[in-house]
Amino acid sequence: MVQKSGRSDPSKGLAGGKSSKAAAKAAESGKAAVAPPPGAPPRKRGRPRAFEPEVALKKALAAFRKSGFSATSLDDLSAAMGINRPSLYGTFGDKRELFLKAYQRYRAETNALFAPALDPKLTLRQMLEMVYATAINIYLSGDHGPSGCFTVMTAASEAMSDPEIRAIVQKAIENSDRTIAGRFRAAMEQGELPPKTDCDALARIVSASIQSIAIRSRAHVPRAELEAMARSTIDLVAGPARR
Amino acid sequence: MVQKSGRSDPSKGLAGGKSSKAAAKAAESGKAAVAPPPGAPPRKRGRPRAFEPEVALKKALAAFRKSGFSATSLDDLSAAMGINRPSLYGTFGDKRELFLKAYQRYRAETNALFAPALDPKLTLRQMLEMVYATAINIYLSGDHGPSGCFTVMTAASEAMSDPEIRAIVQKAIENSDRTIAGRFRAAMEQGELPPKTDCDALARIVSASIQSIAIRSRAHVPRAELEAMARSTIDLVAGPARR
DNA sequence: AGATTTTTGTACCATTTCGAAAGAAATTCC
DNA sequence: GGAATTTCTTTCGAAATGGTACAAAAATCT
Repeated sequence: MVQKSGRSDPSKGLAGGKSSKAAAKAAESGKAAVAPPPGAPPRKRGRPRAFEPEVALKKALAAFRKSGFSATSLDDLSAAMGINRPSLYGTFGDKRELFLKAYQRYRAETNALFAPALDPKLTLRQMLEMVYATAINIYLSGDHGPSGCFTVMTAASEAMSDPEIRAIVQKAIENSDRTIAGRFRAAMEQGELPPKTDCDALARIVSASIQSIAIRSRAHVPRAELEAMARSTIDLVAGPARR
Repeated sequence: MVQKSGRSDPSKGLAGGKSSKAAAKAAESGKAAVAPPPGAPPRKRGRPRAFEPEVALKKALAAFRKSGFSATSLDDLSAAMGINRPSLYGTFGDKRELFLKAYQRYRAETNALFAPALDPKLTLRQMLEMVYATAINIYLSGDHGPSGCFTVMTAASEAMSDPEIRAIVQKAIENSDRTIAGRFRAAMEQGELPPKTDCDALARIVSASIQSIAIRSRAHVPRAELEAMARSTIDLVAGPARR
């Protein structure tokens, strides 16, 4: 007999009252709640959104990452994102669409985080060290324990039944392999590696070890062990450390 | 207005009639439906089971493997196992217990499949070849597409929220690392590897590549690529093939 | 100010899901 | 053959789930 009306959360009332005030203040005090882009405030016609889609999507991503697609209910999502179901549906579509959008956001976000490590001016070893450090930071992040890699853990689970998700997972894995292999080839051409090195094979090893780190992080393997694994893999594929 | 009574499946009637006949026949014709163990038929007192718990558990394992814990409903399980919910509940407990039992069965089953590869009489290279071949066969098996590794894909997803499952996943990963490392050390002591090889590091690489193969199999990476990945990893950790 | 448009908040619906109760069926023990 | 026991089948029910309808609210345009 637990009625839905039994919510004792006062935030809705506050939010309703605050949103109008916040928007009004935004125009004068400059502290916008919706963060209008620096130069272009062509506001739309109707009632303004009470949330920023970007941060809501970020919350959704965290929720999906925590429990996976099926175990994350729309109630969970709506609570985590701080918006109610109709708004969610209106902005992001149904649950699956939201999942896809969250996944795309994850890919863009992580690609951006890995970008500095792929600077061609770095040595192979420096690049690998940065890649592993970035990966470990991503996989160990999360307010509710290490959340692993979305591609490897969350999306790959759905890849079985959803061809579209599967295609994205394929692309993500392939992209990882290809990017790292390219970096290995560059290193080989610059004499950092012996001339006939099998760069594709080494790249797959690096990819695999990163995936394994994602899995292990989810099993709560301590950070030090993950870092040790990264170091030993680097030594194996890039030659032992010079001293 | 779809009533539950609308099942047009006649199997229940047949099953009911058949089970009595089958059991009766079993006693005389020797073709038992319940497969009494070779030497010990101390049948229990009440109505006999109409299913073999072992094969039902196998079906449950396949169902969980296909869709994961949350996305597999008790209806799915009951349909896949061929037994109805109350029997399922009475035999295996609730959904989570069934999941744990299925996972334990998976571990036992795969351990048995890997056992021949770990024969100490094999060379390191032979052992690795057998291990990868076994893994690929396991991960690509499944009536509904490649199902990957239960530990890596299915259980690791639940590991986030369920400490007991997490502990099993930890143990599974650690066991894999340790077993392979032991085999590497033996090879090193017998001169198959240079004296100061970092066996733990190599073992983790092998573990990681196997996990990556599981992930890739689920993304429908073709078998040939998985095998190529196995070969190149073997060459890397056990030295290139002798000819 | 009033019309228009977009979003929000509440309530609701149909279905699914997990779990359990109750009686029928099948077997062994006496 | 009858009592006891175990399992099977049917059915139910409470809660959760994904999704939606509808009116109030908050903004812009005229």
